[in-house]
Amino acid sequence: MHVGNLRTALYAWLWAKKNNGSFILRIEDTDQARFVEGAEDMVYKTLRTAGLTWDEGPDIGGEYGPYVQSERKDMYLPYARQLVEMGKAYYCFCTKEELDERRAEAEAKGESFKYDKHCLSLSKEEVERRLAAGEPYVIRQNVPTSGKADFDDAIFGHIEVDCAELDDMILIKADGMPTYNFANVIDDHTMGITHVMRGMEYLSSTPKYNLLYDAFGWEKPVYVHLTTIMRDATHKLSKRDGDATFEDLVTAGYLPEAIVNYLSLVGWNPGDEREFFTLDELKEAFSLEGLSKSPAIFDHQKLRWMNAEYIRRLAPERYIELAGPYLDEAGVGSMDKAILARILQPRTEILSDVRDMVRFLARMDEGYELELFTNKKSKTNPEICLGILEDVVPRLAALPEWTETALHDFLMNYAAEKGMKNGTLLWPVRIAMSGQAVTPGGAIEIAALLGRDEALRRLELGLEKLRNM
RNA sequence: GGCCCCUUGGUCAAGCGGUCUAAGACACCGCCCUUUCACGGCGGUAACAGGAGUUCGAGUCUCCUAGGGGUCACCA
Repeated sequence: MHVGNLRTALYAWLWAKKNNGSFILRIEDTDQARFVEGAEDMVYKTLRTAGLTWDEGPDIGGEYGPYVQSERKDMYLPYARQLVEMGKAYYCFCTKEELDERRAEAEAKGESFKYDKHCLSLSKEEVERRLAAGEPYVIRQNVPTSGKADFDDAIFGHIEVDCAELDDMILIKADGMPTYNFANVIDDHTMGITHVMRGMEYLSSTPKYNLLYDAFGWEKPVYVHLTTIMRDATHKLSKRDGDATFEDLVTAGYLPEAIVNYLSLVGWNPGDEREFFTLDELKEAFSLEGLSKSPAIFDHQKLRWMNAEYIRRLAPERYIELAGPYLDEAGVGSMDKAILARILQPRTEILSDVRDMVRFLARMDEGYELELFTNKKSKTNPEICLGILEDVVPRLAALPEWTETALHDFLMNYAAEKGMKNGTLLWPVRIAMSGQAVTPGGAIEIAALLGRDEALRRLELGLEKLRNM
């Protein structure tokens, strides 16, 4: 699921829950040509993972079912006929091909195409005859040629357009399915929908829906059009262009809670300075007033930061549980979990980072450069490191116990006795054990993690390299 | 192109006529802490798209311009 869709669902869920309402899941699948296998399941999965539970829906039922539009197919035509009777809609026999051709012609001439109401003038008899003959048809809305169509949006206020700008949209397609434009009106009314939150792209077509509500004399829902989530200033986020879906983010190691929290803040703010929210807290804080009118760019960096914050706040046990698969992948699954959690947790921004961070523990690059032993701040260079390791490695080998505490006590005492900076002693030890300049954790943690044999093997190897320089 | 919507730092954004020499967060930079890197702490750079008007007073209201987005389907 696209993160923009998830955010829309989130806001709708929050608003419903905040007002003790029901959050209803309805599958809009009136375009049979665009059916995608598995898409519906992904909707369920994403919503569940995000914690947005629904009160009524295809899988759990409810008193306003069915909740899948294709299963409601037969409900729409009677309403459309009613509209025809009222003169608010009419049968149209123009084929898609003809219209496409005329549209292309108009476009070629630089004109905008609008259906000319050709079939509106067909006599009732002719319509009956062609219908009886089984000729394919659609039903179009008969939009007045003058006057205004309008509606009120909770965020944007009063929106008004000239009816003359509006096209006679198709209500019932040739295959008997309703268009989204029609189905949503019928369903929202018959299913008792009070609030509609949806993307900006519907803002300009909403006045048309209201003409329908008025024709039926139905009460209109509250409309809340949400601004687009952008990738950059001029492009919206889109799956098509490779932008990450919710599922992609989770797979990459973002926590669902962090994604939801971040998403809630893209286009909405609580009015105070809080930015960390559980779903319950969000429910409490959410308001329509906090919704933004301008589009917002999705900031991966901020999401990353927020995810890191969530990870740091995890109980160590939970962290290990979540990072487990990546630790296993890197081949360090059997190492001391408590130490791993301690050194990794504050450094993990997204779970998948873990893999690369610990790889050296499983297998180090033994061909590392001697220059790694040089570090200005620690006052070391290969010569100094050689001297230190020559003396300290045998002593480490002689340690009766190879625990973090024992290692810590020995190394710290050693540095103190020799009057050297901790860094000067620890630098060569860490480099020899890791083969890399930057590691999560320091020499002591790494030594404990590797275990006596491997740690000493690496230290000896380092000594060897230094002796041969 | 017609119509609709939007416009505060690089990003998310607070601000709803005076308390704005404009908050907070991310990012960036610097310092401190430190066993490398992170974490943490402290500090810093950085914005009202432009122009008219209304008003004693405009980031806040109006109009115009510019820029951006959306929409003009038998897609949703």
